[in-house]
Amino acid sequence: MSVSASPRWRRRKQARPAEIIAAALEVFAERGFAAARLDDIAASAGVSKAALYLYFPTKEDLFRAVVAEAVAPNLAMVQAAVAEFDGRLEDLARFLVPMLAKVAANPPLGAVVKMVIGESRNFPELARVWHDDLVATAITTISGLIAKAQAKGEVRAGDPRIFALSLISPILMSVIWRETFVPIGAPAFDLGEVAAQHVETALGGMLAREMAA
Amino acid sequence: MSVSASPRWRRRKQARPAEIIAAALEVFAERGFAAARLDDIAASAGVSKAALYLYFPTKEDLFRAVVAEAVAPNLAMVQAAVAEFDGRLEDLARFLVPMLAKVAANPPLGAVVKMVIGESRNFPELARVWHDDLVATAITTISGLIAKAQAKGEVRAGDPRIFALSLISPILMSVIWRETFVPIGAPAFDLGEVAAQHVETALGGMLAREMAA
DNA sequence: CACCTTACTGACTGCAGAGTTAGTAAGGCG
DNA sequence: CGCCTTACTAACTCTGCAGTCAGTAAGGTG
Repeated sequence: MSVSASPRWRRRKQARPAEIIAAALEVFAERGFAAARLDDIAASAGVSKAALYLYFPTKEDLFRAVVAEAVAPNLAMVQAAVAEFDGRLEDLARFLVPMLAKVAANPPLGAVVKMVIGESRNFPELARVWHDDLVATAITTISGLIAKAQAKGEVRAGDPRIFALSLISPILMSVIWRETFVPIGAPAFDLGEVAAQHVETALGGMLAREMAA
Repeated sequence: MSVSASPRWRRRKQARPAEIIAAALEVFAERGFAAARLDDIAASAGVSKAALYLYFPTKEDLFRAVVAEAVAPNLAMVQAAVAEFDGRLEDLARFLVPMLAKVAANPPLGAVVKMVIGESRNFPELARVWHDDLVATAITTISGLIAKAQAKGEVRAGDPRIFALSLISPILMSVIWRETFVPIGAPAFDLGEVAAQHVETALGGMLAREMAA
């Protein structure tokens, strides 16, 4: 009998962290932080539990890494997209809301949203990162643009922050719906359709009359 | 030294379950199911841990009881409110959305919403109860009314289910926001203001032009 | 006032699962 | 081809907490 063609394991220092984070995301998303087992994460990543500790000092640090990994790419995206848009609000909205829908459509992000909500009391720092770097930035920027549009008479009177909430909530709710109710057999909302129809609904209610007509 | 005036404990079979559920709600809401300790719940309820087992066979059953307790009263409320409204959609909406906001405003419900989202994979049956008895009922009923209003020409063309989502999402998001970001110092959304402003925004985009004018 | 039922407690058991450690082999380097 | 570094594993320890059980006293009943 010759020695097996595939050794029991290989040294792959570069690839490990990403693989572990991906496996951890799955398990954390399914079970939540406390109920997730490191043995399961390790098995799913194809390494031993002890190997996790070569890359992440504790379970909490692994969890933090998972969330950070999910924030980073979207942070850049949101900021770039909204940063300095100078056209009419309705053009921005018709571009931005479907874009948000597209970003939100990839499942990892939805799973992380669910985790951040569920673990916000156990990991306030994560809720803070999520809030400060993503959500508050988005809300503030959008409501700033709305305020500017109000000054130009494009948009009706009203709290810009609430208008911003009206604009993006259905997208987020669709994602939460998918994470919560679709697994038990409820029909999903199509994010693209929600975005397309809802922008028009929201704009119809936000834009000043003469422009809406 | 006389015997202490207050005995170490009293027999209060009737009052216990409700007290335990209230204490459990607090602890579960703060920690999530897995991280919640029965010792903490017991202490908060003013009984020993063993006493919990006189009323609830397992930790899971206690959790189920907490969620069920929160669903029951609202179930009746939602159904009664929407069941057979026959006026114009905008009248219903101006009545319904603020009512939902008022219901959602009492903190226990928000905490339970967060728990149902966070534990939906660990307790699919709870997600199912929540979905079937409350959320799906509400969405179906509302979108039914919207479809009827479309037939009468009150409301523009579009998927009634998505219109329903557009109508109620900001209320739910405000609640989730309160549970997630307010504890870390973010400013809250005032549910009443959100409801008042958002109904008009949503109606403005939903109602057919001649009626909106 | 004596007795009995039972609501309740304190001190325990068992185990799952986070974190550790001593050892094994992959694979680069001379 | 032999040696050394180190990525990786198997098998352990130990703690925290769900669930148990023998005993205690509240308080109703005759």
